[in-house]
Amino acid sequence: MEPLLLDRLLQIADLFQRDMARAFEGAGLTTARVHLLWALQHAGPSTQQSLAVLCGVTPRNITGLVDALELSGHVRRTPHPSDRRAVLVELTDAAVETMTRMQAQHTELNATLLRAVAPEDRAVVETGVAQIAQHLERLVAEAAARRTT
Amino acid sequence: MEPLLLDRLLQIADLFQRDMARAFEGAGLTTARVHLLWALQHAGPSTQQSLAVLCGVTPRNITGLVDALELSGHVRRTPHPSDRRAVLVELTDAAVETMTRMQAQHTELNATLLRAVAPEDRAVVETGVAQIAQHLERLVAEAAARRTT
DNA sequence: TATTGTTATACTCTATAACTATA
DNA sequence: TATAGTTATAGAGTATAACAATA
Repeated sequence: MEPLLLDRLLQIADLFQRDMARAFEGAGLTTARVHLLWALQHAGPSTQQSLAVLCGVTPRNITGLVDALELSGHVRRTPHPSDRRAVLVELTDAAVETMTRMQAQHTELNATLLRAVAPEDRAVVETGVAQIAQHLERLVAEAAARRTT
Repeated sequence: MEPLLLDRLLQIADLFQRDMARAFEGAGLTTARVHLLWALQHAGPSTQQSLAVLCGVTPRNITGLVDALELSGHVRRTPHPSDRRAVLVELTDAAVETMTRMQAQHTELNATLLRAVAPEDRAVVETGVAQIAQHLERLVAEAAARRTT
């Protein structure tokens, strides 16, 4: 019996995640921490509140992640220029370099995976997966709205 | 800038996972526990050693998951008929029913998601994603072999 | 009064290492 | 000697609730 499309999608994410965890162990990085660094790279210096929204976790959780990333030299806490309650978290120079390299590897892996598909089918697969993602996003949002009601 | 295919794949898995966690909270179930129930449903009564392999975690971890699932009434520990060191873990009747329902919902979600893609493109997307999964599986296996060397 | 971040506490998943009972 | 499962211990991610400083 062929695995379902959905199972294949989950399998890909699981493989990616485990491999990434292997690659980063030793550098003191974990999935959650890399996720935060990723958000920082795209959003620029941010308050912990906004990082909590971007990462989809509680502010308390961000405190712990930033603590760890500060210790390992990946981020820096600086005073917020206009709000003395808040801090701005930003990447260190070393982390900027790490993230740039990581982004390149990510793009390269994307290309490598796409090469597993026949050239004439690639656009269809890319579009199809994007449509599935958007559809699922809508379904989850609707389910959340129903729960609130 | 369009998100990469790889990012879409990861987004789908993340959405699915978060939604599943929401659905199961309250029933005392979590992702890891459902994963174990899933493995049990497909493999039938199993030793904790084999569950450890199926779930990709350490045997010690299985002890904890089975403890929790026994408390919540989802699984039962029974003596192994021929090896007095081992136990057989099996689903309770209630859990069999739960898993059957879950499997149906899973299949239904798969169909729903596929409906987001134009009918003439569905086969291409299914095949393409399967090819990508298999390719990634190969890449990860090679990376693991290289690490062992 | 509301918001930002932190301290306090707790639960889950995960791992390694040492130990017991059996093979 | 090797295997199945457990106890002991530890670290990481996650959450809620209460609290301080600031807006």
